[in-house]
Amino acid sequence: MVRWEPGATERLQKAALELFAAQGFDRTTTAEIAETAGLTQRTFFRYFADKRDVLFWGQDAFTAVFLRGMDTATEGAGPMQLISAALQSVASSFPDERRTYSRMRQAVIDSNPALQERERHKLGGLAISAAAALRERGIGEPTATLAAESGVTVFGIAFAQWIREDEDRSLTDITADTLAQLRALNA
Amino acid sequence: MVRWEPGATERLQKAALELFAAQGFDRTTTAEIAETAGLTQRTFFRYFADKRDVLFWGQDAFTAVFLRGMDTATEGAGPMQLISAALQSVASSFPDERRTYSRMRQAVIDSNPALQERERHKLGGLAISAAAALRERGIGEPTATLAAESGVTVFGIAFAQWIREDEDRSLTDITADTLAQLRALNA
DNA sequence: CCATCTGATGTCTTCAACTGACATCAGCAT
DNA sequence: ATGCTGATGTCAGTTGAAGACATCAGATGG
Repeated sequence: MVRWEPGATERLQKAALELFAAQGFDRTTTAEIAETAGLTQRTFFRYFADKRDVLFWGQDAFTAVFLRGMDTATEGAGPMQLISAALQSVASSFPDERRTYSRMRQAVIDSNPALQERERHKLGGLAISAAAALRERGIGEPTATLAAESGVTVFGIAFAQWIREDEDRSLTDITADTLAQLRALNA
Repeated sequence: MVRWEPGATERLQKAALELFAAQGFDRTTTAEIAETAGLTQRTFFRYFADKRDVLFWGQDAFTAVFLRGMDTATEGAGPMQLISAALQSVASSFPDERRTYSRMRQAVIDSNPALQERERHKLGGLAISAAAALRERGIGEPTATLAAESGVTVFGIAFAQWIREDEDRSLTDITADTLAQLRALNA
């Protein structure tokens, strides 16, 4: 007999997403989320730094996949080739099964400026990590940051396209296309 | 004899920046800022949507300068030429006299994650406006967003370089350099 | 010269996000 | 048994933010 139900984090995330989707982010209190998950507000704040954070958990894993992707690039690859490898790695971690969930989550984010702000912040942090990884591979500034930020921008655009209702290509394909468009833009 | 001292907005901004610099963002309350400016907390929130906003006021003017800069591009210019024109316009609106103030302000922002988040958000909003302006000029997606985000990234990098203590080139020069590096990156 | 209106501000109140200090208690190790 | 540990609860407090309403110097119009 267990004292507490396991998986508190997941229960809180699930409750939060459902409540946000049903009644909006602003009209949902942290106490309400916790109660729905069978916990108290104090526990909510032990798992998440703030109310928005419950929607952005797992950022570390995301960053790790991105950085690990750089290792798959060929020896002596240039900055954009490294970024390209990283993007393919991330894209393949979003299989089509995840699309429905991603759409629901994004709909919540799109409906609230504070959440959009946090999303930008999250992607910005990824760009900073990616730039550091490029520097470790001998790429100087400002090239490292330019490449990293470009990569993150490409991901953002491709992801937005991927979750469009009328879109059914894989994220991998869309990302490759978007990257090609970026190259064409600067030609 | 006036009932209220004029320039409430400026007084609040000045008080806020000084207090943030002296004792940190978190350890400064909105009531304290208002009191320093000879006003009340309620008035603070009439001028600024939230506590962070007091450091980011004037965003509209900034965006306007950027967008107006696109008009200076030559007829039939491509997306990156339009962005280049916009960047030159913005860069020239930061003369060297503004450097000291910009450094002080940026030091405050750099010392607090919540402020960095707001700064990203501000630049993200600029990118959205710029992409819309490009679309109005007949540029399609995803090219418009790619170009707009790239432009904003270049500005961010150039600005960060401009306020380095050991830097004395003009923002205009640094921006042109950074833009050239971006072009080289995708060649 | 008086009446009224207006807009910037103050006062009061309430709510919700967040935080620190301390209590609880099932299960594990010794 | 005894004690430790770690996830959770309880309680109290600070602060950001917003609504409702009051105030009053000066402009406006008669």
